[in-house]
Amino acid sequence: MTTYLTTTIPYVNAAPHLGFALEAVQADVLARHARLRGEPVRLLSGTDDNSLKNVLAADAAGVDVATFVDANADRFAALAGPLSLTYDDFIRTSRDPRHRVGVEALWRACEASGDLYRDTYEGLYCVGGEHYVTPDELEAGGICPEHRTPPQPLSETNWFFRLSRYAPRIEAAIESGELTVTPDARRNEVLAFIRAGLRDLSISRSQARARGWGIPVPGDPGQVVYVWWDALGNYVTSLGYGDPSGDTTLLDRWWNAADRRVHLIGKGVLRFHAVYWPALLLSAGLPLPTHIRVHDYLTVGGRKISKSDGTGVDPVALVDTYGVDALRWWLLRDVPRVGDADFTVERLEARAAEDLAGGIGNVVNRVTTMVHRFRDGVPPRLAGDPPDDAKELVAACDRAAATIDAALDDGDYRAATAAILDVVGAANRCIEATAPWSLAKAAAAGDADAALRLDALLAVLVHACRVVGTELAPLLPDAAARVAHACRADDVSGRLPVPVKVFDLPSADRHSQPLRRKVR
RNA sequence: GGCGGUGUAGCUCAGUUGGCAGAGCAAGCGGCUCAUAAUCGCUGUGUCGCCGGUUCAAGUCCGGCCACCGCUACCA
Repeated sequence: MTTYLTTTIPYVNAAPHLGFALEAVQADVLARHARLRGEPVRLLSGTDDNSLKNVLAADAAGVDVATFVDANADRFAALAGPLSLTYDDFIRTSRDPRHRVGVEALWRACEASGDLYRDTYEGLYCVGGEHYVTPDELEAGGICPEHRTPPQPLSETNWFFRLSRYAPRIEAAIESGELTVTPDARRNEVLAFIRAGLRDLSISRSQARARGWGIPVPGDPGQVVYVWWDALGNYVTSLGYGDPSGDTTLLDRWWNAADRRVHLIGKGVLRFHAVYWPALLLSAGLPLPTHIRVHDYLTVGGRKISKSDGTGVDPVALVDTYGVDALRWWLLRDVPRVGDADFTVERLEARAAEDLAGGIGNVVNRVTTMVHRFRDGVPPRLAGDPPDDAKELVAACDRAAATIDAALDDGDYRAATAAILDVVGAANRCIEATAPWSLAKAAAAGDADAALRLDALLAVLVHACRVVGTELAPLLPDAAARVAHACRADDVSGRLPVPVKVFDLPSADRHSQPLRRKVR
């Protein structure tokens, strides 16, 4: 099962905020999970450099556009470090030499299909959203409801794309599941949009309106390619679509012949990905994406994230304070499949304290400590069947991988985290039920049966910790590595490392109250 | 206005094909001592938004309504 996986490419008018971190982490989890299972996967991210919003932000900052865009794009790319993201590729639409030639090739392909024509459009244009709006879409005061800015009247001769021509094929693809849009609510939303009738799309802007920033239209240098048309192309230009050398190796493997072409997107850009992009691909003669997975938005303390009014949260700062594991865990554990999720540091702290320190970390520590105290650090091997009172734990271990496979296949990150906690809970209950310390005393007093039983239990418990270390890896790669290390016997001595805390909560030391409890 | 989603314990949420209402956290009590003042057990709470219908049985199906959210359209 070959999978091509992409994040959206955010525009870079400001530093990255927590909302993009959500998408990036989800994508990374899927990519790491595929790699863990031995399946070929390629994860792409990047930046949308050519947005007019970038130009305006650069103006506001009094900085040259290219310099401004470079600086912010670097910050998005650099998110990979603190968030432990494993991009296989990262494309920037202004700088990357692959992109411009690819977009030009896409343009010519659509032109060759007879789908491009010139026309004059008059209307209101929202700079914030890079799209035309109709007067009735506006809120009181005449501002765009999503982007909080007044649109500008505009009359311009542009290039148009025959979007209407592809409506039936796109609708059919979504209905049949050839193109799966999830969750269902989003699928319905797209279908309703298509059935309402699609108008042809303006896909160029005058150089003046674009402020000279962007990719010129092939054969018409007075026009710049519409930024969405440009941006969507990144999913194939990064694979070398339109490469002058004619090398289609990457494109064939990861797009044309891939089993799954998966886009992760936020709810605000659904129509671009589920309608415009498929239409572009059909016109250019390329296969459609197979999956579009839509996540909702994060709010912070009950307020919509906005870079401009200061409610954005810096994911790098959160990692600095709480560590990458705590942040990834919150994003995966506390964000529901459907509906916006509200972020607060209190919830992040609570989850880290309960699930990570008190759950995963504690159980690994207690098991490895027992191995050291009762068996000199050498984990026993399991001879024969596990004890009856360890059956629940063994079962939890056995089903963990399949549960996580199904959960991630369904985009249900919470269910994946729950599978990990199932193993942890079963291990804790097994320990309570069997009281290995009592067995150790009996064994020390000469009870041979107790010694054998202790061996068997410790073997199962260490196995459970190893399962946690393995299955946690896609979710929390850093923590999983520490868990795996704690459970790995030294080649020479056969002993586990001396137990150390798997999770050290830095914030615990900074508060007068013990951190370990809970959302108030 | 149309389409869709959400509305379940104080909080965050699960509830696939209808079968005696669930988890975690919070609160109370108890146990254990291997562990990061961790962990395990027990305990209570809910008009499952409202009204009506189908059914032996509905959170789960049907009809209507209310609230919030999303997409979309503004007609006679």
